[in-house]
Amino acid sequence: MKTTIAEVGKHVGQVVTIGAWISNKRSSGKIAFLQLRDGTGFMQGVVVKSEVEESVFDAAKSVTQESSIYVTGEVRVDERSPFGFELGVQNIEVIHESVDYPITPKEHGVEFLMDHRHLWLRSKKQHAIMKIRNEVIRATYEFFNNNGFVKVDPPILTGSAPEGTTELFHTKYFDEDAYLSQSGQLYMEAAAMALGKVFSFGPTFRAEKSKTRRHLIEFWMIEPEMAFYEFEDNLKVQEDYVSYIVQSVLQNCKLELGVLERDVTKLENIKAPFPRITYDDAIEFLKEKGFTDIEWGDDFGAPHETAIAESYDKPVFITHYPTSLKPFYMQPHPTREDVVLCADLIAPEGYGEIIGGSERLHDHEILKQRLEEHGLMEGAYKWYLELRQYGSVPHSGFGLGLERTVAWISGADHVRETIPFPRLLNRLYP
RNA sequence: UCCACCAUAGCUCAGCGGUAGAGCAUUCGGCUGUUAACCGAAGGGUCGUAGGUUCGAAUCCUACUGGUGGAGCCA
Repeated sequence: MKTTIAEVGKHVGQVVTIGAWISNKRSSGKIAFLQLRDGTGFMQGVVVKSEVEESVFDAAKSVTQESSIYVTGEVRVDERSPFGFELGVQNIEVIHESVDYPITPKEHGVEFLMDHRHLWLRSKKQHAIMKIRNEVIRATYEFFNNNGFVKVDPPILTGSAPEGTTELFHTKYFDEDAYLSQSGQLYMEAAAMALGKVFSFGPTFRAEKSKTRRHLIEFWMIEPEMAFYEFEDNLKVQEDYVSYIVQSVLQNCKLELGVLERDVTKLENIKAPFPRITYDDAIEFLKEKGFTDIEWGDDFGAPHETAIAESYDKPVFITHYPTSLKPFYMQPHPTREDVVLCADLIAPEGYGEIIGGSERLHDHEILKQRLEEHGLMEGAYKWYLELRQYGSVPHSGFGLGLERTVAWISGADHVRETIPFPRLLNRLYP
C-alpha cells in the first residue's frame, strides 16, 4: 500500500511503500539507517542485513544522498525516534541515482546556499519554514473568510505610483509606461466601496537598494480594507488577525517549530489586545532611553523601532505619526492638524514593522487638495478621487508583510529564508 | 548611494613573507541502534582578477569584480 510519511501513523504494524528521497544515511557492517524525506515529512528507515536480501542491503549501503527511491517496509512505533515512528525496511527500489549532491551535511555559506536555493529548499529547516509560511497563508484566508471579508485581487501592472516616494519597477505596457505594483491599497479602497470588507494577498515589488535582513525586492502582502471602519476598529482587526495566525501556527506547526528550535513561550503570549504607544510618547520614551539623535518630526530608524519593541513582549502599535512623514491618503486627526490616524505594528525580538495601516482620508475636498500638493492630479488618480464623490464613507485598512511575519514567527534570521525563491539586491537566480 | 568586513580543495575554514593544510563531501576498506555517526586509506588546488613591492607573495600595497552585515527607505 502506498502512503506518505505524514500518514504513516495510521499504518502502524502494516507494510507500506513510500516514494522518498535519501536526505542522509549511516551504515555499519550489518545495519543501515536511511534518513527518508518525501515532502510531507522526515523519518528513518532501518535496514538490517540479516532480515533482507543481499541486494537490498547493498542498495541501502550504496544509495547516494538525494537519490529517489520507493522504499517498502513495516511501520513501527519507536521511542528512539524523535518522529515517533520508524520504517523496518524490506525492499528498496532506486528510481534515480543522485550524483554529487552539492549540499552536504556540513555547514555552508550564505552565497552557496542562495545559489542552490532550488535544492536548499529540500533541507529540514527550510522545509519547516515553508510549512509555517503555508500555515500563515492558510490561517489568513480562514480568518478573513470567517469574518465576512471577500478576497479581491488588485492588478499587478499599474499605470501610476500609489506612493510617490518608493522606487518602482518600470516596464512597458505596449506603447505606454507601466509599473509593477508596490501596493494594491488604492484598488482595495475601491473594492471596499463595492463589497464592504475585502482583503488581498499578492506579490508586491520595490526597486529599493535595500540590503538588510528585513528587505526583499519582491515580497507578498496581505492588504485588508474595510468600509465604515474607523481608526480604532482597524487596530482591533489587526490585533485579532495577528493573534489568530500566531495561534494557528502554534497549534498546527508544532513539529516545524521544534525543528527550528523556536522558543514557543514567546509566541504563546501573542494574544489581543496589543499595547499601543503614540508617536509623541514614543519620542519622549526614546529621549528618556538616551537617544539624542531624534526629535519630534523625525522618522524612526531601525534602532529606535527595536528599542521601543524591546520594552514589550507583544507586538506594539505606534500610532498618530506626523502628517509630514506619511503618505497623502491618511485621515487627519480630528482635533490636531499635525498628526494622522495611522498605526504601524512593530513585531517583538527586533523583527521590525510588520503592519502599516491607517484610516483613509474620505473627504473629497481635502483629498483633492492633498493630491494637488503632491502633484498627483494627473489622470492616473482621477478614479481614486471619484471614490470620494459618490457616497464617500469612513474606511480603514492595512498591509501586512508576509515574509517579515513568517520570519518573526519562525525565528528565521533573514527574510530571504521565508520565501521560496527570494529576489534580493543583486540576486535574480535561481 | 554610503560605512565596515570577507574572497585559499566540490563545501566550511586554518595558514598571514620562505615546499599548499584540516574537517565534511567523493572512492575503497571496517563496524548490529546510528541520528552533523564513527575508525583507517586514497584522489582532489593557476590561493577571486589585474598590476605593484620583494631574492622570494596565498601572506604586504593599489585598483577592479563578486559576496556578507549594516545605514537610509520601507512591509
